[in-house]
Amino acid sequence: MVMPTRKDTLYMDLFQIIGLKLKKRADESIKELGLSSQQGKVIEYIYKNQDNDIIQKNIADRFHLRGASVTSILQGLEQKGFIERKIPVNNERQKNIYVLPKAIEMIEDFDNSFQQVEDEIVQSLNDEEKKILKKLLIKINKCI
Amino acid sequence: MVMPTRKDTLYMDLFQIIGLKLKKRADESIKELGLSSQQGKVIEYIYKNQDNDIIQKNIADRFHLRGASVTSILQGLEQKGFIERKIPVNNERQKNIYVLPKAIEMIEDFDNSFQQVEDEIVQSLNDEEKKILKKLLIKINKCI
DNA sequence: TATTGACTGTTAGGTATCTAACAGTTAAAC
DNA sequence: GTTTAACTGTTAGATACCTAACAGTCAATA
Repeated sequence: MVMPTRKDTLYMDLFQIIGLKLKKRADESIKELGLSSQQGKVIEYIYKNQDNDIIQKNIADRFHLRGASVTSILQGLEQKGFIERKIPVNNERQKNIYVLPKAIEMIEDFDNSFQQVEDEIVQSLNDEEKKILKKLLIKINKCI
Repeated sequence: MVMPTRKDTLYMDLFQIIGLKLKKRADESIKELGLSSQQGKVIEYIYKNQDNDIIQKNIADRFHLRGASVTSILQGLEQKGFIERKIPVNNERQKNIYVLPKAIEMIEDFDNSFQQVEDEIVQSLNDEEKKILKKLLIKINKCI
């Protein structure tokens, strides 16, 4: 008896579907603030690093995005008055990013909303399973 | 001593980043065929179910997408001559989807490309870890 | 110092996803 | 039988991602 060649993409499918569901949940959870989850995450990141003179490149690295994608996201946030971008005197290639007061007011809400989604992800797992999942995800993220 | 409130989204971040990396890898692996990974996955699904009179709703359910997203993907594939859509005689609300020969020729290539990405995901895990990961991902996907 | 290559960011054009509003069809309820 | 509700799909407009081509700046080096 010949074993059939395996032709499935179970892990890929699960990661894709879980990622999509999480994005929908996170979007839903901060919709009332008039922002998407990605916009919220970026604002949060900028705020937490506001003393480090962060530039767009840092955001690209943190979120594993291309420079063009970061430009697009930040242009949207700037038009809506949530952030501002300034070219620093020491390097005219770069742009430093700053969160404006209008956005800072909402950050506490972001945190709580995101935390809820975070908790829902692993709500069905026990402590041991959570620990193992974390270990495996970190390992996979390092190796791909 | 007061424990600080936990404020992180490790699982959410890992799922998002791993998902993004996988999408990039899958896109890269079938780029030479002039298609995106999503287009490939949809063509593959339609082909494997070509005897089941599948409609757009089935694709939305399988990939956890909204109807509008499916419309957009299929319009693109139809314009490029990879699929055709026909309104069945028994239900004028629906559209049955069929893969055209031009696309069928490439399906073997899709499968191999996707299988490579699939294998890379868990290449750093041993058999026991793969088994556990599969179990945990399935459980999470069910519960969210 | 002049050139070259690396770095940072932008634009243009494409795919993929969403929500909201809508159109037509079918089925259920009355 | 009519009306109403559910179903299937489309459009419009938005965000989010990509690649490729480009523009300007900086740094190394020759």
